[in-house]
Amino acid sequence: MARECGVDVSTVSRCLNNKGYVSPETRIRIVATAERLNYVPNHLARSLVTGNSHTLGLIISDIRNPFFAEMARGVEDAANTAGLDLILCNTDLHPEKQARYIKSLVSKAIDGIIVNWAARLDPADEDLLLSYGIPIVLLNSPTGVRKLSTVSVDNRQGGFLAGSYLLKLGHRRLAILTGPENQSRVAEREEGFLRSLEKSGDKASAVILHGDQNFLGGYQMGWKLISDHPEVTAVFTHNDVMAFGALKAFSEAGRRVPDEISVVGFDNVQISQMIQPALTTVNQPKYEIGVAAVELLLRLREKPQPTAPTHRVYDVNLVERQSAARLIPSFHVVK
Amino acid sequence: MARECGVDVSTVSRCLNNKGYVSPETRIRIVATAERLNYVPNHLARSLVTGNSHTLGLIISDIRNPFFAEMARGVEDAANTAGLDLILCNTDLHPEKQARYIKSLVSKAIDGIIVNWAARLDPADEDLLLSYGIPIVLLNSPTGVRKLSTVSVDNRQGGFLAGSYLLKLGHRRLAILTGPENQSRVAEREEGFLRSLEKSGDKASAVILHGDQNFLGGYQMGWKLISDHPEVTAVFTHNDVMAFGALKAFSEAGRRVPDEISVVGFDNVQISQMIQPALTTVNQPKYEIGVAAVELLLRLREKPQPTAPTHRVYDVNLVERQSAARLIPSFHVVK
DNA sequence: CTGAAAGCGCTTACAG
DNA sequence: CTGAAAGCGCTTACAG
Repeated sequence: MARECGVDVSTVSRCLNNKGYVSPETRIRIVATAERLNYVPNHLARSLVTGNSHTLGLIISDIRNPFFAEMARGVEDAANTAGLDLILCNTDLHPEKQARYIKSLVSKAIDGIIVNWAARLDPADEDLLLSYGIPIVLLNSPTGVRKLSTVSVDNRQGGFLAGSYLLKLGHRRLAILTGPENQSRVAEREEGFLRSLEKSGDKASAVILHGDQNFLGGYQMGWKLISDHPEVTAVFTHNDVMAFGALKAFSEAGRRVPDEISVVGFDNVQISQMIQPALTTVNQPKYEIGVAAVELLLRLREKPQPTAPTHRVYDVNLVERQSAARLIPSFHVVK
Repeated sequence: MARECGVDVSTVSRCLNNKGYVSPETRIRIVATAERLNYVPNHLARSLVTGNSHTLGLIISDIRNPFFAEMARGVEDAANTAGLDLILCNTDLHPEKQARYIKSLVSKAIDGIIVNWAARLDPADEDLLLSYGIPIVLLNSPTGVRKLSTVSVDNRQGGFLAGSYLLKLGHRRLAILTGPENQSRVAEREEGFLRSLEKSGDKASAVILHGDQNFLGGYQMGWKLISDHPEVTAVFTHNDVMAFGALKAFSEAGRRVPDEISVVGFDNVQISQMIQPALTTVNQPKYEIGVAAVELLLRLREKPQPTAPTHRVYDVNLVERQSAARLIPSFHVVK
C-alpha cells in the first residue's frame, strides 16, 4: 500500500489516523489508492503498539437465556457506538470455564470485561482480576465484592413490589418459587418479598420452595405446590422462565390463572407479554444495564486504575398484566 | 518473563508452545516462573506473526431473537472447542452495518466469518467477500449465492410437512401468515406448503398474508385473518414468534386453539414448548447449524482458498404438540 | 510536511 | 538444546 503510493508507511499511518501533518495533495493520493486497493489496515499490529484492542469481552452463563440476550444486545450496541467489538463467552456458570475465558481475553489485550460472575467472589479472585490491570465490571453483586465496579438491580425492592401487589389483591396464602439459597440475588428477592408481608401487618404467610432456576424447575415446583400446599392462591417466582413452568403445571392441574391462582414473575423478558395469560412481572431494565456496564468500563479505562469502584443499582417496577388478579373468595380452594 | 528466568524469549516461546527442543530442566524452570508471575502471553503479538487471531466473527440480525440465540450458542460452543473466541455482531439486517462489521473483522485478521446475510447477494458482493481471503460461511442461502459456502435448512420440506399435517387433520381452508416475499426463505416455506395442497388432490385452498416477521406482525395478521377470512381453520406461520402473535390475536378474538383453529409454526424455539397450548411447529436444528457452520469454516481454513463451495442443507421435522388438532366439523365457523 | 528508526511482544528458521 | 537475528504491520517521537 505504501510503496504502491510512493510514500512511507508512517505517512500513510498519519494520514489514515488523522494525526500529524500530511499535505492535502499526499492525503488525496493516499486516500485514493487506499480505496482502489480496498486497503484494510491490520488492526492487530496497531493494537500491539497502542496496547488497546478495541474489543470488549462479555461473560455470561448462557445467551439462550432471553434475559442475557436482551442485556447482551445493550452491551453490543453501546460497544459498537464506542467503536469496540464484543467477544461473547458462555460459561454455564462453571468457574473453570470462566477462568479460561478471562485468561484468553486478557491475552488478547482486551479493553475491558463485563462479567456475570459465576460463583461467590472471594478477595483472592478480586485481587487476581485487578492484577490484570484491565477494566472489569460485574453484572451482578455477588456477596463479597469490595474492589470491583458493579451494575445491578434492586432485587429487594423487586421482591417487595411483588409481595405488596399480591397482598393488595387480597391474597394471604402466598408462595415463593425460587432458586438455590446461596445466590445473593435469590436471597435478596426472597427477603424483599417477605418484608412486604411483615410490613403489611396482616397475618399473611408464605411457603418457600427452592429448585432449579429454569422452566423445568418452575414446572416441578408448581406441581409440588399444588399437591403440598393447595391453599396457596398467589405465587412469586424468582424469574419469568420459572413462572412459565409454574403456569404450565397449574394449567395441567386444572388450576385456572389468574382466577384460581395468581402468578408474578421477575425480569419482564419479551416473551412474558406474548404468552396467555400475559405475565405480570417485575421489570428489570436489561438493555440499559448492558449499556451502563459499557459506560462504566469506558470510564474505568480513562481513569488511573486504582480508583474507587462504582456501584450502579437500577430500580425495578411492576408490570401489571393478566396473570395476577384480585382474590375471589368463592374460588379459594380449601384443603 | 524471559529475563526473570534467565533464558531467551525464543526459548520461552518454544517451551510454552511445545514446539522445538527444550531441555526438561529449563522447561520446568520456565513453567514454574510463568506460573509464579501469572504470566499471560500476548496473543496479539503472536497473531501478528502467525497471521491468525484465533477469533471468529458471527454476524446476525439480532441476538434477542431466540432463533439466533440458540444458533449462536452452537457456534460459540464449537468455536470454544476449537480454541477460538467469538465476536458477536448484530446488524438488524442493515447492509451498511453489516459492511462495517465485516471490515472491522477483516482488519482484526479474523479466522473466519459466519453471517446470516442481510439482503440479496449479488456477484459483486461475493467477489468482495472472497477478496478478503478469509473463510466465510453463510447461515442462509440468499438467492444468487454461487461461490460461498452455506449452511441452511430445507425450507420447502418444512412448508410441505406443515401443509401435509394440517391436511391430514382434515383441514381444507388454510392460511399462511408470512414475511416479505423477496426473502428466499419466506418464498421457499410458502412454496413447500402450497405444493402439499396441490399434491393432495383435495380441493383445499390457502389464504396468504404477508407482514412483519415478528410477534406484532403475527398478531396483526391473526386479527386480519379472523375478520377477512373467518372460514379458515388452520394456520401456518413463517416462524414461531409470529405464531405466538397469531395465538394472542385468536385468544383475544375468542377463537379457541386448537378446537376452533389450528396453528403450526416454524423454528421450534425453546419457548414454543413453554406456552399454552404448546406450539406444534417445524423443528430446525438451530444449535447443530451453528456447530456445522464452524466446522465448514475450519475446513475452509485448511484447504487452499479457491475451493468449490460446500452447501450443507439440514432436514427439518414436525414436532406435534397441542396447537393443532383434527378438524371438528361442528366447530367450523361458516361465514 | 515527510522519511528513517526504534519498538510493540511474539514466532520462526538458523547458527552454534 | 539454546540464543541471536529477522520480521509480522503498524505507531510514534525525532530528524531533516
